[in-house]
Amino acid sequence: MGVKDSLRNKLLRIYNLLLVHFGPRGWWPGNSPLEIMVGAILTQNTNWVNVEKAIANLQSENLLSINGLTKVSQKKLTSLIRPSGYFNQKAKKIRAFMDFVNAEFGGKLDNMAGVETQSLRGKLLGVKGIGEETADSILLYALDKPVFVIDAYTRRVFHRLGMVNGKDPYGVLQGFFMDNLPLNVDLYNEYHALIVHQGKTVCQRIPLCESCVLETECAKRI
DNA sequence: GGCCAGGACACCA
DNA sequence: TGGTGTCATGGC
Repeated sequence: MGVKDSLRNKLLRIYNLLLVHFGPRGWWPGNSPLEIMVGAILTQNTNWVNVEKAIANLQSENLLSINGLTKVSQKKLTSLIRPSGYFNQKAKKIRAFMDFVNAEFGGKLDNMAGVETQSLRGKLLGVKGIGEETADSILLYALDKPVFVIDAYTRRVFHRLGMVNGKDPYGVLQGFFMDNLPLNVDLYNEYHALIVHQGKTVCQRIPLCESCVLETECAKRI
């Protein structure tokens, strides 16, 4: 068995450990592609509970649509998403994203879904306020594109496992997973969701080994 | 009352 | 390209 095969097997073993222990996470929590996209922006460096409040505010005003978010005033948008934090920044980001959807795809997400993945990724990264993680979350969770999402939990958990350097650039981390795992939307979806859940709930000490990836008796967070 | 949460970006050397 | 400051609410 080659090095690559063993790495692939190790990644799949960890995935199965997490999946069996926690069960499917049912990501992304959201009822429509647009809601997922907006949620991806609102959750930047923010607790998801706060994001849910902001989304509920938008829904209560019937504004969770391309048209609604395009026409709503900056002031009102800012006040509605206030619970998610960074509300001034995020209101601009949502506005910039709507401008992008309208200009590039005639305001229709269906047109967006038809674009080749890497080309679309490049376009998304050109929108102010959308970085690599947000772009990939949109691609994977809203548009069913096979891209592996890297976030702070992924860095920490796999650094503790001794499998990656947590300081490596985003693309290096993403390559580590995508070069060693089959290109599969459902796998990437569930794996990332499980990593986040693991990071939130499980022992955060170093080192973390495969056999204790599910331990809960440890309070120390690195 | 401090710390952290499913980041991104401007600015600096 | 790498480090640092900024943005900000809400739960614990």
